[in-house]
Amino acid sequence: MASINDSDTKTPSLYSRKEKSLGVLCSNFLRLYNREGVESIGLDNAANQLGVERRRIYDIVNILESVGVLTRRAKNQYTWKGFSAIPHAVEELRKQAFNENPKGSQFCSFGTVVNENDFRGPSNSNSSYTDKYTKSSGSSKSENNRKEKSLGLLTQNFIKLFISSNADLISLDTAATALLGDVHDPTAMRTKVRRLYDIANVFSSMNLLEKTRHPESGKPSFRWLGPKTKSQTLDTNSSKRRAFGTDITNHEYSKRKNIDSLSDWSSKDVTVAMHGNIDCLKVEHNENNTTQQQSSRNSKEFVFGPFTPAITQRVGSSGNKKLKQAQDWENLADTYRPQYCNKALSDLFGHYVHAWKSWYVEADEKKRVHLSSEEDED
DNA sequence: GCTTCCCGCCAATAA
DNA sequence: TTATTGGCGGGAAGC
Repeated sequence: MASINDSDTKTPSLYSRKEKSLGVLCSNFLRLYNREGVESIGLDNAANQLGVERRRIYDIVNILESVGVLTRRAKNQYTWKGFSAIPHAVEELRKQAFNENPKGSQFCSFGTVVNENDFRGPSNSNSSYTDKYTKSSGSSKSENNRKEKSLGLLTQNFIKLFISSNADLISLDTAATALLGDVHDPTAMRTKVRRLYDIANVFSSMNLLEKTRHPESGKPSFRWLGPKTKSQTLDTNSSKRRAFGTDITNHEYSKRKNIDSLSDWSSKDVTVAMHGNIDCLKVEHNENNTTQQQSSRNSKEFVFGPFTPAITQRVGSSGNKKLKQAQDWENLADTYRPQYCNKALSDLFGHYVHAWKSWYVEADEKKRVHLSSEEDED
């Protein structure tokens, strides 16, 4: 805490807890790695690029690893799998949850039912998180104990609570109680809730969880937005989905999170998502920002919003170059995006990044329409 | 006053 | 032995 105090002494007004949250860090982490061409992730590199201590990176990667987004390859090295791995990981968790609790009661105490020996990760035995939580031969008691309490395992058990119970909303207290099982220690309870907050923040930034209030008790609770069953996908087509610029139930919470989170799935996963079963918030975002442009979208003359991108002024042979250049600028902006201390500035910047991406996609579409019409004329 | 959760200590584990 | 990993809880920001 010395660093905080030091910085507080120097610039007391600049420190903002919100800007350092795990959720924001996760968003930045995903922005950094959730893109075309990324296969390997170095923890040192991640920490340096994101300007945080390694310890925080461990939190992020452990949670992401537990849902298959990445896997540990070696010391300091992780392999990026992407969001397309989430449905499979969740399906495996659902199977495990079913095996452990076939009756599907309200809450199964996964924390106690599932220990290091009976927990089985996704059937893909190559996955490191499977190994991580199943290798027990030669393990000491303390090692087992440590694994049982790992953030990754806790994350998986937390997910199981959502996908195996009938409850739509679960408070962290309820989850902690369920995961602790027979343990009724207030200290353990507080620690468990702290960790669940960590997980919930990361998942919220990934739009896998939504924070809201229980309609009856008014207690802060969480709703699972990710895939629940085999046939279900990352459900952002439902009414629960979040749209850029729209209010949501937990608006206070969302104001500080999800500003930029998954809404810039501008990577290979978006490509997968567009044709596969993972939602593409980019598409959703476009829908919301271009409703008023729909009528002109189908015509030859495309009408843009108040900030027409320069690249759309001429579309043709030189257009390709400019589009590519614009894309490079976008990548640069992503990589070297300024970290505003001022929340309003940060939000505003996030807004323009979204707007820019939206218009870029539309420009690309216009180009394609234009080219196809030219081909038709030929 | 309560909720939320950042931060870094330090023990366990891996190399 | 050294480096990496990550559980843990104090305590402060935020509400």
